[in-house]
This record gives sequence, structure tokens and C-alpha cells, in this order.
Amino acid sequence: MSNAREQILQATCALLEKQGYHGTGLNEIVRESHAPKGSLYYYFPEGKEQITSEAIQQSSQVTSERIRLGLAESSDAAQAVHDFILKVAENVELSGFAAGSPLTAVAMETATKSERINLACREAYGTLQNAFREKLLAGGYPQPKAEELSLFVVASIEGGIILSRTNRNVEPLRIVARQLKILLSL
Amino acid sequence: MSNAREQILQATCALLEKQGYHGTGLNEIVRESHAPKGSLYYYFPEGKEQITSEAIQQSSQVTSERIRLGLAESSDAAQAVHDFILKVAENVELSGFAAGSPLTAVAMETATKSERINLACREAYGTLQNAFREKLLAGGYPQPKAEELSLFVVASIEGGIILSRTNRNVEPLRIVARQLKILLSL
DNA sequence: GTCTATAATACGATAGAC
DNA sequence: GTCTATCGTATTATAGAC
Repeated sequence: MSNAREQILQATCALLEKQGYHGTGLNEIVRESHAPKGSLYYYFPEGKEQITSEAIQQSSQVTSERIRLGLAESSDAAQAVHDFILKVAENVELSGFAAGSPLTAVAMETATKSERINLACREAYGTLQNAFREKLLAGGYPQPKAEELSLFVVASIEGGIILSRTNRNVEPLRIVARQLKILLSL
Repeated sequence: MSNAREQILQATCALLEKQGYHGTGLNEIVRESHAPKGSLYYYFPEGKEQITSEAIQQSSQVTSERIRLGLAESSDAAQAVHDFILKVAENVELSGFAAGSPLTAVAMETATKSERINLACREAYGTLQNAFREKLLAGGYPQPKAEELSLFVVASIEGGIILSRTNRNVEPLRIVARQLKILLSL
């Protein structure tokens, strides 16, 4: 795949994470990506909505892979989820609380404004939930429990990221890690 | 307090809820509020950041009062939180998944971009958490537990709203209600 | 208190050259 | 594939009349 195209998607992800959809301009994307200015509409002829939905799509693939790898480090599912969230907290802190999830803001901004982006967000959340569900199923949780719990894990991590970023403090994510471990250990 | 000023704040809340900070224009606020165009910079001389932070401040007062009232309907704290979340789900659905929380998108968009708005969001989340913590303390939870759990309740409700809006389905919030009840009943 | 007009800038998107 | 120039329309904010 083209280098410029890839750079654009990566820069878009980082910017969406930091400032959302409407807060991110195409000029900014070109500048941050160090891609040729002429490449934007060459690789993404359908414009900003296309760039955004593809960036979200790609990021969910990368993130779900990271979840799988992270969860593989403990055989116990509850412990694995707990430790993974602590890693998320580290990353949020390392980014200076500028990053966390490229989905949250975009999903909320566009839920009723862009069919295309909403669909991308919906599938992205599904992909993330899958990664957790697989681990829970492998850990012996019955299917309906794994379904519910994996959704709850995704939801509370999202909430933890919001509170940690807003308070510029990783304690909220640490609390989410602890409480989820308790719930998953039942 | 002035009528126009109040209308502007209310309209701002609704728009922030639907499309976030950068997605909401001052022209749109004036139009939706049915307030005189000349009133915007008369009542809010410091512009968009002032309007936004005041809107968030006011909405957190209103919401925390609603939380207190909602939680008062059950004497059991776990049951009260559960039932309250089902009411949140109803409201999200009734709005056509356009509403939910005026904080989420704004908090994520502006976490590292506007000191003023970040501060307003931080205090707003604190206010919401307080409302839950009081109920937990009254329900006999020891102080550190009430602290952790009330934060976790806020985080997972936020996450549930995000997933429900994105999927245009109240099931995520219902799951959050159920799982939180389990955790709070331990 | 409210109005219009407008400044200054940014936006997304397109056209046409190379 | 990439460039520049530009269209049309938004944006936030201000100035000055009433």
C-alpha cells in the first residue's frame, strides 16, 4: 500500500483521538502526516468522511490485535483484562493525556450526522468487543455471560479513558481495572 | 436571570450533546435558541469558550439533581442505580439517540486544547460522581468503596451511553445497569 | 439590549496544469 | 501522483448604529 496513504490514515487517527472529527481539519491532516498535499483527494476522492471512516476502520484492527496480544499474557481472563487496562492507562499518560481512543469523540459527534462514520464506529466497537469476548469464552464463561461482560468491559474502559483524560490522572482507569477484575472473578 | 441568556445556555447544551464542541457553531446556537442575535456577545463577552463552560456547568447541576431524585426512589443503593440507568436509557432512546451526555464529546475534544472547558468538564464529572457517592454512603458502603464505586458508575454509564448512541440501541445501557447492580450488591 | 455589517480566517472541495 | 490556485461557504469575533 502507498506510503502517503498510510501516513494520512495514521495522522488522522492521532488527530481524531486528540480533538475529534469536527476539530480536525484536512489541512492539519496533510501537515501532520508529512504527505504530499496533492495526495489527499487522490487517495480519498470522497473526502473527509472517507478518510475518517477508513482511519477508524484501520485503528480498530490495530487496537483489537493489541488487545488480543495483551490479553494473552495472563491465562486467567479477569487478571488479563485488569493488566491490559493498566497498560492502557500507561499509554494515556505517556501521550500527555492527548490520546486514548480515536473512537469516543468521533462516535458521539457523528452518531446522528453521518451514516458512513456511524457505521464505521459501530463496526469498530464490535471488533474491540470481539477481542475481549474471545478471551472470556476461552476462559470458560458461558456465551451469554461473555457477550454481556465483553460489552461492559469495552464500555467501562471507554468511560475510564474519558475520566482519566479529563482529570489528567490515570487513577480512574486504575479503578476501572480493579472493579472489572472483581466483577470478572465472580 | 435573563430569558435570552438562559435560552442560549439550554440550546448550547442540546447542541453539544448532539455534535460536540467543534461541531456546534455560534450561528447555530443563536438559531436554535430563538434568542436575539445581538444577545450572544452581550451576555457572553468571552465568546464560545465561555458559553460552553457555562452550559456544561449548568447542565451538571441539573443532571446531578436528577440523579439525586432518581436514586431516592429506591432505598437499596444497588437497585436505585440500576433503575436510574434504565431511565437514562429511556431518555437516550426518546431523543432518537441524539442526546445522552453533553460532556462526553466536549471533554474528549478539548481535554488538551482549552484549559477553561477542561476545568468545567472536570468539575462537572465531579459533581455527577458526588451524587452517586452520597447514595452509596447513605447505603452503608465504607468511604473508600463509595469513592471508587461512584467513579466506576459514572465511567460505565458514560461508556454505555456511547455504545447505545453508536448502535442506536438501548441494550448496552441495559447491560451496564445489570452488571453494575451485580457489582454493587456484593 | 439588540441590530447589521464586516473583518479575518478557516473550512471542504474542485479544476487544471504538470 | 502531485501541485497550486481558487470557489463558495462556513467559522469566531468585533465595530458602530440605534
